[in-house]
Amino acid sequence: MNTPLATQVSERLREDLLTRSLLPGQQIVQEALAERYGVSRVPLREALKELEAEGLVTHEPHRGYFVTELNAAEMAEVYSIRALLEADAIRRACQRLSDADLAHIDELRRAFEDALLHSDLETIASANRAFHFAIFDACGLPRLVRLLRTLWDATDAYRSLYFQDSGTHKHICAEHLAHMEALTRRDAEGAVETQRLHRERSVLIVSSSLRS
Amino acid sequence: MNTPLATQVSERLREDLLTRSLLPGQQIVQEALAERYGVSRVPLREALKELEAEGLVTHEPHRGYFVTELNAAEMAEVYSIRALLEADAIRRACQRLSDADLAHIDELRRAFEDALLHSDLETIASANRAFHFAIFDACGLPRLVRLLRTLWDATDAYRSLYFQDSGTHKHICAEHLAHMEALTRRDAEGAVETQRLHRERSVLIVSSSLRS
DNA sequence: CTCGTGTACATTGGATCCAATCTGACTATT
DNA sequence: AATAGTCAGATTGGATCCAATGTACACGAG
Repeated sequence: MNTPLATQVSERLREDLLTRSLLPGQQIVQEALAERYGVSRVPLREALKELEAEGLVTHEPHRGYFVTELNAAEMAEVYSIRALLEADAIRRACQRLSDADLAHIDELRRAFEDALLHSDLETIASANRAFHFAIFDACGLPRLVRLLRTLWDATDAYRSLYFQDSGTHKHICAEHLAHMEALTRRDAEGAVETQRLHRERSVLIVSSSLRS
Repeated sequence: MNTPLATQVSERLREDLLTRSLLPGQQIVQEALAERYGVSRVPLREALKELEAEGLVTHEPHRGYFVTELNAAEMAEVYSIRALLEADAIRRACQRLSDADLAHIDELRRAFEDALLHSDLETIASANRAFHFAIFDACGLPRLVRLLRTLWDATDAYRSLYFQDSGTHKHICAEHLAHMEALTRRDAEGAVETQRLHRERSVLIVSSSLRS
């Protein structure tokens, strides 16, 4: 493999956080996890430092790394920063979307609907990301997109059940469709609003999982 | 010392980036830098991974770390994200500022003016940060403040000359004072506007340094 | 002279080993 | 019985060592 182990490990870690193989609050015992991943502790520690900088894990000197645990206030904070940045990204994207972009995005939207019916949670979550980030990407500001990605990551561990309840599937698809239509009309404020509604529904579900 | 070397090294790195001991574009040769800092390569590498996640350095597999070099577009991007987040932070801060907070902030404002007259560039830059971040801190959203800090860091290497030209000192002080007054009136929109003016002046000066 | 090939060197990536620190249980003293 | 102190085990932090990769320069073919 050409990519460094530290990089692979950080991806694997993100995955394990998303799928709740590593639970919020849990300590990460380096030796044990390194063995599970089949690497030494050095690349694992580099990966952990990276995730720490993104707020996914927390480090306490001489005590170790812990999976970051969000309380309701912190969860609300992440979502309110998302609100700001996503609104801006969408406004800019609307100015720049080509017809080809729109076709591509709609493709991803349909792929997501398909995944919702046939696939496992991880695939669904990643199809959902692909759809939303194809839109964000069109804003042309790579740093902004990167920030959004880390903000999404931060709540991923709590979002797994969002796609579990099949009762919400219909809502999600309808919201995606409305969003798509606003984008097609290049209606920036409309798209900001559809995204807001979509996000608010998800925050409701996700933050209900905090109490459990 | 109780704090891990990796932490100390990452602070030292930030400092060296700010003071242009390490120049944008330059390769970071790990062995050489580790020796300069009097540590081994392991904690240095962890520190570099942290700064990489914040966008301060760039990593190319098997080639090494390089100090991130911003072009005009990337610089503009950082500042436009700052514009969004700072406006939000200030609006929230205005709602929550106590009289004690204001007194403290004004103290820092005067400390900055003092530094401007008597101190070296690094001290001035840090006094300036202390003033602005005392305001941001009052918004009560720690993650938002942390994001702002990394955004400020990202352009620090280019901002050193901002405080060098003593012709701008008068402007800076006047802008700080206007900002302070808006905050004292709890005039959120006024404070957002004074901060905007202040930022726009700095972006002018900083981006002129890109061509040099 | 230009372009490709090969080889030596410099540098990064990763594993192992040792030192420093924390945790928790056990003992002793009040 | 409660608290302080001590010691052993577990875990993290850091240094050294070796392997893998990339780079630059010399050499030879076209």
